[in-house]
Amino acid sequence: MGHGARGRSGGRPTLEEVAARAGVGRGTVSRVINGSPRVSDATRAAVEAAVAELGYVPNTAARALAANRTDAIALVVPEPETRFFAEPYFSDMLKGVGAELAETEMQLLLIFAGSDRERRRLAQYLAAHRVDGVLLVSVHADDPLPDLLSQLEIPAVISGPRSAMETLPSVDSDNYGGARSAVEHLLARGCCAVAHITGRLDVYGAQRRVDGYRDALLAAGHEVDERLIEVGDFTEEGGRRAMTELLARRPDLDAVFAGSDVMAAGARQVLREEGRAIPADVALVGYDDSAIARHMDPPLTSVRQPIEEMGRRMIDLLLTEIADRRPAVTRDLERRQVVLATKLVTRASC
Amino acid sequence: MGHGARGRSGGRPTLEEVAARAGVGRGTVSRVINGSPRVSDATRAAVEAAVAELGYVPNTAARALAANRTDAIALVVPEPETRFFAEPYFSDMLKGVGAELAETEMQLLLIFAGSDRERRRLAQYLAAHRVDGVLLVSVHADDPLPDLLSQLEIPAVISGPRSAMETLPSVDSDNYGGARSAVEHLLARGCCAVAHITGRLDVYGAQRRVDGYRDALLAAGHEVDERLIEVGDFTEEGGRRAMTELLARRPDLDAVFAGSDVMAAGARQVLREEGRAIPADVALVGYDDSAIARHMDPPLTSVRQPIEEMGRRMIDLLLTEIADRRPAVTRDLERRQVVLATKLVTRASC
DNA sequence: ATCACGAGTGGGAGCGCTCCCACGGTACCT
DNA sequence: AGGTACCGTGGGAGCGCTCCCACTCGTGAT
Repeated sequence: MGHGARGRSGGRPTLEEVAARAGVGRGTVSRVINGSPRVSDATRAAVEAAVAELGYVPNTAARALAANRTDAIALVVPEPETRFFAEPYFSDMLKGVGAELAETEMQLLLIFAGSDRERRRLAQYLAAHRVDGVLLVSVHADDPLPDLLSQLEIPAVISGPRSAMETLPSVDSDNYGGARSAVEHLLARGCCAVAHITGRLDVYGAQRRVDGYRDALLAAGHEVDERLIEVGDFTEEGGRRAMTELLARRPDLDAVFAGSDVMAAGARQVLREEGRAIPADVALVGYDDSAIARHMDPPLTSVRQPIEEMGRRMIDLLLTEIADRRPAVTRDLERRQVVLATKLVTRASC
Repeated sequence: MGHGARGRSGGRPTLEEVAARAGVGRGTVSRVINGSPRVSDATRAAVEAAVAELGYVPNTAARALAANRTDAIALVVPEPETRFFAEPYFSDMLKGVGAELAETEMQLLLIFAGSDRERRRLAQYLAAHRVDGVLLVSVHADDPLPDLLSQLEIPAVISGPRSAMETLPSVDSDNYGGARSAVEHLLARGCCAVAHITGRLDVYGAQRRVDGYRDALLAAGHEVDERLIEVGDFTEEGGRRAMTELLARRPDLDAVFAGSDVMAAGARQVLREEGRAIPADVALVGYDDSAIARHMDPPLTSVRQPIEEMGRRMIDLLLTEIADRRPAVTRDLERRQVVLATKLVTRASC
């Protein structure tokens, strides 16, 4: 509209009107609305009364324009929507994020960037600075998104660092420790030939799980037999393939630590076909503690990540990041990398 | 910021800068950006070049403020997030909505309003007119949301009308026809005592399914035995309870039409416990054609709704609604109720 | 030649807010 | 008494855009 057009008086009340009603200036009302401490109690009460009477609700667009912020953050999922809904990982994450955000005035946007088209749209979106910050989940090592973000100077937090020298603030679960505890558990139960099916090694977390596997063996005085390690790709089919391979190389293995529950499911199929009983002949441990683990036959021991908590911590980090950015503070480049503990959930599979 | 603060020149280019660069006025650039036809080809080309060179991206907040619109619409889900993820209904709907919206500049917001707290937040959100329109899914008959929406004069479309005289524009699948085709199919296969487990009867669609059930029987020359109808509540437990009840009343029944796949699953359990073979002794048909139907043993014949298409049509209606609202047209109160055909997917259960 | 008209254009005003400067007042020093 | 230090407050300026009015040209009818 612009221009005094829009049927005057029919519209929503403005700051100015509230100010007039409360008998104060615009600035004062603004201060009350934004919770500034520099307002006397009496004035604050008067303004609050006027706000209530008029049913005043701030105009977000005007605020965004004047203050140069949007009060919105985006959760960017570089996957097709299908995967998003299929994996409980995302819904748990979303729950944590939502819970933490409920405390604030911030609005959460869910953005899928699975297809090229969606990615172009996202780039446009970010270029328009339509969000104050971005949460990045499940990003591959070679994804250009993080760079785009820092180029545009948009605060971002990543879940699962891309490497040991991740430049973005990040939240991760302790992949190393989780893997290590899984293997230690197997060793404690008397297994002595523990195999490992890894995840895709271009995923940093999968590498760390391999490290944990190795160190657990070494710490227990075993040596690491490379024939007991087979690279998988996080899929069921990959789990089957790896398991077949491992059995061929070391038929005497008595335990398998799979880098994900899905791969464990694949491994289980092969073991069953080969007539190996679980856990009697071969003990099995997975990773993620997903629904699959609970419903497998036998129920699968698995490493649980505190995903909801991860979501919460990501928001914490991001809000700090956004707040700090305002008065151009030189950011301390140190520890904005959060690592949360995992927990081994033991079930019948070992 | 306000005030010339923000380190000049570091910022993003504005309309004014594009205008200067192209050697035209602000108004002209605005016209080009918004695709107005009242611009000469030469001028348009010049402006587009300037936009490209400067990497100009419109400032959404400024536009929203001046034009009094947000270019965003909300998909409101009055359910806890958990249900949202659990049911493929929502993800299919989202897919359709997203696809249709990809054609436009509109932004989609996903808003959950399961808890009271979330609902209050939503009310606030709507009062602030932060969206141009709202998509309402799975709304109960007594939900105050639709009224709030029309009171605030926010365009809205509802999926699944609340009653036969729904006032909001709506998109629905043909519950009556779907139910009727299911029952007709059973009758055609020779069943003669077809029972029906209904959904919650405060859901209009569930009522329509009962109507379809009745009419199919009548049309085929059967009479309707009320003992063959038992009210369920869309849950598995409800399906079990209803099935038990039905078997007690009419042990001779030879077919069951369940108002949802989940209830069919419950019914199947009871039938199995009672030693009735499916489909030999009792034929079973569900509704929704969800994943459950495909994975049931035996696979369940079910009525499929074109959910993705429904999502698309909802967006169509909503966009029309929003566009029409601008020049205060007196809306024709007639047919803005879309009903889409269902399809019976036959499997081994009958 | 004169007038009327529409197509194309420039730019003022205004959307509702935040930020900041300036101001009067009170309290506390010297 | 004068100075200094705040505190609480009012209001100007400006954020980047859209809308509309006014203006300049052609062009065709008179």
